[in-house]
Amino acid sequence: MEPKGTVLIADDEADIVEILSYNLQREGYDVYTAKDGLDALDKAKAFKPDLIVLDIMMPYKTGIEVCQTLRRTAGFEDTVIIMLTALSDEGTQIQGLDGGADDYVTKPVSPKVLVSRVNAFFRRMGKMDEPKIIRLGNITIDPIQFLVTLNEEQIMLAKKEFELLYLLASKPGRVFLRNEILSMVWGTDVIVGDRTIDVHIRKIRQKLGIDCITTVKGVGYKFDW
Amino acid sequence: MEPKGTVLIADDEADIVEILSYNLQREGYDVYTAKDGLDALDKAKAFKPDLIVLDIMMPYKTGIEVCQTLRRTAGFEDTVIIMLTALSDEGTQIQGLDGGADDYVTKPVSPKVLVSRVNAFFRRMGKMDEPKIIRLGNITIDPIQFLVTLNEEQIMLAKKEFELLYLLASKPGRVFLRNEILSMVWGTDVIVGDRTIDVHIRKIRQKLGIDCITTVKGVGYKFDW
DNA sequence: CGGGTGCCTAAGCTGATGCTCAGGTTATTT
DNA sequence: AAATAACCTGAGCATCAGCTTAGGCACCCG
Repeated sequence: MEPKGTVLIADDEADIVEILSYNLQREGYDVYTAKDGLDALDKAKAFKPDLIVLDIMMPYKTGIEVCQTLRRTAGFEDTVIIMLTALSDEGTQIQGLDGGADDYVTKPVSPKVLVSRVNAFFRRMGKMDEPKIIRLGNITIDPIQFLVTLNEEQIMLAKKEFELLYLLASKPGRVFLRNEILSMVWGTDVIVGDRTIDVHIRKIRQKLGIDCITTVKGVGYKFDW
Repeated sequence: MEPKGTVLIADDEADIVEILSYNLQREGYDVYTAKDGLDALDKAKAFKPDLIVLDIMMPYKTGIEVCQTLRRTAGFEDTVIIMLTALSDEGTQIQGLDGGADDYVTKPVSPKVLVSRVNAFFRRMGKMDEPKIIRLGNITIDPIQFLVTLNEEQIMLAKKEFELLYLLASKPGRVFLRNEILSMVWGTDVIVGDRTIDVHIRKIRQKLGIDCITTVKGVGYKFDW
């Protein structure tokens, strides 16, 4: 199944994270987890999730603080944020929504409820992320015409190269793990070595002539602008 | 249900886009959305919709500007444009119609009204849509006379060749996948090999004498100008 | 009945493409 | 600074996708 979207779960209670993570993964989402407020911020910036589940009570930074910080960060204007509140405390809920959260769920959390809320948001976002022309600075990536344009000049990319570039550029700044890249570009069934990715990255780099793909050693690659 | 046509909705208010999009999709239209003026231009060029719903007040470019730009763009002479005006401001309406809009609807928009207007235009276009003369540079493709003209010179194409060329030229620049071509030219029931497409492409190329069809390896073909 | 035309397939050819490997380079760790 | 891990590079090679040619079948028309 194609991944439906990327979700980040941030909570300091490991068993809650685990159970939610498990259920969301079963629904077909790409799930990342964070165990405190600072971790959540890091992971959010690294993976650019479409949706974030934030517990309010977390070490170092509360969910509300994380939420407010993110809303002031470029690239997170459209990220959906769902708050988890330990008590059905009205005041806290309001505070959460004021801070820019899109929804809140009270603990104890039923996995079913959380999953259905998440599904609802993705449904609402709908087909928004279908074949979309990506425009970043002087680069244009057009999956309909299968064309990459750099400074008005057309650049021919091979199929795999194009798919790889499109994936990275679809979430600029987000780090894609090597096995994420493998499963999204090559599919889960095909088995190719890790070096294969390097080689394709290199071809893209030399064809584009500019260095817009950054290597994150030990992790993966990201499109940087 | 066969898609009745392609519609693009451009408005910066997400909930309006959503509600209109939902209603039009239920009617059987292929719906794409854009969230500002520039986005609308991109999407219009990418998807070549039959009809565009344009809000006037949008970031970057107003609906009126988008409309005027499109009217000056090759391939959008016949695209129906419906304007959304926030106020029933007479002046704005006139300005919109002068800019080349075909109709206007005042906000707040009733989905029912909008849908019926859209339906009306598609009904009016009716069969207009199919036999339409395509003119691209010095090539003319006339599905009524079944005739291709290149630099005033008539070129005889066989039936399949003509249909194939007509399909590609109907959305110049867009890549058609091999199975798209198969299903649209040959139909879903007939099973013919992949090589058949190559051979027909080749005949078209040599009959036309110019290279207007580009091969996208591993993907398909596109008409390029 | 032949000859012409359109459509499809088979099969060899070719260049592009995708993959792997081995050695070199860079970054990180200790 | 040495050791280690991770990545880059260049070369080589097998495969693939598309191009091309040739030929067969079906249909139409004289």
